[in-house]
Amino acid sequence: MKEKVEEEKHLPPLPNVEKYPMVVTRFSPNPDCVIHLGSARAIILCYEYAKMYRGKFIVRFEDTDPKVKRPVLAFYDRIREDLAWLGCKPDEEYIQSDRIPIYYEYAEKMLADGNAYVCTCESEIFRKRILQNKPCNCRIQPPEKHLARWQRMLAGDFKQGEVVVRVKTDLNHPNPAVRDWPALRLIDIEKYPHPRVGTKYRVWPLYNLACGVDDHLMGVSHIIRGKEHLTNQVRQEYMYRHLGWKYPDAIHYGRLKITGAILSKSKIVQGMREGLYNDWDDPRLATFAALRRRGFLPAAIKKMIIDVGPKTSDVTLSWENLNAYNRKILDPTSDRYFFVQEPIELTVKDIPRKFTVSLRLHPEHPERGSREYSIAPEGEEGLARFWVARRDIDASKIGTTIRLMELFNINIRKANVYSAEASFSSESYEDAKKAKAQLIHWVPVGEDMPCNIIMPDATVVEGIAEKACLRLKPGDIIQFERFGFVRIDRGNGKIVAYYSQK
RNA sequence: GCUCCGGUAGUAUAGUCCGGUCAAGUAUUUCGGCCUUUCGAGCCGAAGACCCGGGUCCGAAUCCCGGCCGGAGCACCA
Repeated sequence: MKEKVEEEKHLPPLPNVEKYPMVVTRFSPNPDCVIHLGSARAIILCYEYAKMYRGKFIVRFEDTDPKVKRPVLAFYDRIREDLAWLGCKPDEEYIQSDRIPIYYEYAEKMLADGNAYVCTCESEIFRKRILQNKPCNCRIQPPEKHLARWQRMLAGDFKQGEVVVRVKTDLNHPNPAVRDWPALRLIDIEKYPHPRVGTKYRVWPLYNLACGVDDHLMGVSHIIRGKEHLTNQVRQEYMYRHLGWKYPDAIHYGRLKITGAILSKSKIVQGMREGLYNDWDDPRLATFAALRRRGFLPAAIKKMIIDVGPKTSDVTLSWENLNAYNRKILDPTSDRYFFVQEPIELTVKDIPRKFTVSLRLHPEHPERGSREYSIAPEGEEGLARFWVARRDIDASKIGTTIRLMELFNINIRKANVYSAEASFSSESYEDAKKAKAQLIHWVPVGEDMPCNIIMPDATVVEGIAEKACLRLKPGDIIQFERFGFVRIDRGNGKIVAYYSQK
């Protein structure tokens, strides 16, 4: 017997693992929005590498901007939920707004050592000087003066925008963006209170200080983040030198996009504000919440991200790609049911006797069970009525034979937009095969229940599902035969489902 | 403009460091066929790629140079 072992793709090894006592990675979201597929690379790579080396995976909320990228309380939990759903449970969690004194401590040390300074220059003036590779007037002052300014900064003697603490770098660095970068700034805390700590701090660290200090203090061995942070590494390396630290190994992967989906937090937030989307899990969004609601499984996302790997080039995935990963998992595990979209009533006459059929819930797995329907013809004409999809019975099909799956074959007699008539032709599947009859699905009138399906573009497909769907619960993922995979969103007499994929 | 990355089929990826075994592998996609009481799955087959131009070399997807294209950064954002 031949065995086909599918090869699992593995992540390439992490560099310099032996240099560290333990592999430690971190995912550091700003809780200013829900997270989406664009973050999947960071999360999954960090988590998987930590697991691969029996290390530690940290989540760190980077909420140090109460003004421009204001954190929102609700998103801390939403992000935790998404991580849990993805199966990437962190070993440790930190919130930067709880750690402000720590950042102050290192800022002060750099100030005292003459490695940082409190700059009161207007940004325009500073810019001009720095572009000429010249120090500003503040930079050349002695540490004592800066320490004094620092105290005044903390005490509130300055206003927002008047001062900034800068870390000294090389004024001749070829990239002007690296020269003497800002480390802490002042926030008008009355106007922009922090959602977690309120007005407790008026001096807030910027990304490179907070992130740089934390990565060292938390023992992060491998920084895995987007390549937009490439220059931040260069900046932070100066600070690490000032503090006598060794910079971790860093991997900067490229941007991940998926065709058609908006993966920009600001656009998502804007769309939400404008009422463009119904919620954070609107099917048009590629947020994890939306993917979850649509029936995409974490395992599929995980596998896709691992296959993509940590390359530095950008990738634009297509939905077909995600669908393929998802379908591989869904197909063997999803029960099958009938759903008739745009139903019309089909009356079949000349049915010779009562038929009882048993329909398997999964064609390849009879052990999953089945559901039964009885078709008992009524009256002299032997009538029975069914719901069938309009597109299966259109005017062009008059005269042809089609088969009601697992039931019997019929001839189409009449058809209009509201209803159709047909007559019993024969029972056997062989006949249908011989006639090359189209196989269509059906729901007996009276054995039906309403069912709406929310499509990926947020439009709604109305239809009728078979009564057996009564047993379905929210969260179940099934396949409506000849329609596609859907995730049940609401049950209870009337089904609302989200379309997942073909 | 400046600084820095990257460019293998429609999409994604392997190979690139250490040139030959790559007339380029895999998944998906598309198209045939088989099978199947789903337009799903499965099986078989086919289609489809090394950005361009030079150079080095017996030999280049792989090394070098130039160009083109794409991306990122150049915030008192993260």
